[in-house]
Amino acid sequence: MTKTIEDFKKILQEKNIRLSHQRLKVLEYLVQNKTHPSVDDIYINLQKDLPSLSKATVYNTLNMLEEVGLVNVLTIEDNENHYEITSKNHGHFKCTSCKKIYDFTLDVEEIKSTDLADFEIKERDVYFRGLCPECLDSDQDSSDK
Amino acid sequence: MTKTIEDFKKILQEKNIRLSHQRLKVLEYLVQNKTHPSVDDIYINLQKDLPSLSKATVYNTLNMLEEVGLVNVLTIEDNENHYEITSKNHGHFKCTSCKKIYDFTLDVEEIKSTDLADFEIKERDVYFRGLCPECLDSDQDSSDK
DNA sequence: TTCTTAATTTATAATCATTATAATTTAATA
DNA sequence: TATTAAATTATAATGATTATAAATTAAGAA
Repeated sequence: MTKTIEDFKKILQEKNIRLSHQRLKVLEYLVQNKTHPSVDDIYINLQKDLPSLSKATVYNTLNMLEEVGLVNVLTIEDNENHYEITSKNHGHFKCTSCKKIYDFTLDVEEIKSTDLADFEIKERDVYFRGLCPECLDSDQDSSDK
Repeated sequence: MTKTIEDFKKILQEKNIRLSHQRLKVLEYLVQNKTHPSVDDIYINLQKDLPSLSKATVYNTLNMLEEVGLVNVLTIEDNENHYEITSKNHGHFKCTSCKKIYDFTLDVEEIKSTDLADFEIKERDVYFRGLCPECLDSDQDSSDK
């Protein structure tokens, strides 16, 4: 079910998109880090292996991967985009305290509204915000004092 | 059900928030324009009546109104925030062709996931993207030629 | 394997939304 | 009407993202 780097290579080759080292590294980072990283997260981490990496390349790569549908952009924050490998049936929860973004199981295809009968829906994002269990716990701690 | 400017005045006064001319104009604009305007939309339109208006005031006002819960921020676009008077039970659809944002009826409180049992959910946004009926029609037209 | 070339990467500047700062103005109360 | 803390304004600063142009490289051809 989950795609490997080899699967992604095939898909890009079929679309005549060059398999540059940088592109594969960005893809690999997203495959291995299911943390919805920002451009900066990806850039800073990949720089360890690729000191010459440019932030513009990270942007270019992510934009290209989004256009071909392999990557999904999260606009759950108002100042910075976050990225993930495209995958179905989940929503996103952002903890307003620790800023972490969590996936949660949800059949987004099941969300219907008669108002949209004549619309063509191509993307569905469900964004929840609030406090995650960890932050709820530490709130508890501090109120105990 | 729908709040008037007078209702908003009362709410702000109870919170000891000053009823400046600029703040009331921004609120009035949002009440009268259910178009999910951006800061620029609001700024450009209010300038006609308030030539001295500063964009920083529009930002300050919207941030304050969001903090007290009267206004909701939409991060459906990745480059620019959009604003609306807080109201329940609807999702948002953004047409990727004409860029218009539509409301659609949806009971967002009914969206559940067992994964979130231990989370405290404070905000729920449902963002769909695709083509609106008008843009689907004009696609039709152009393919007829 | 080497050569060729268009595509990609890089460094950098530019752009645009948003926030910060400090001086000026004003709402609300005495 | 006077007082004053809060709000507004003009402007600069910040930070994410995109544009530009020169240098590098992937991939196929020789």
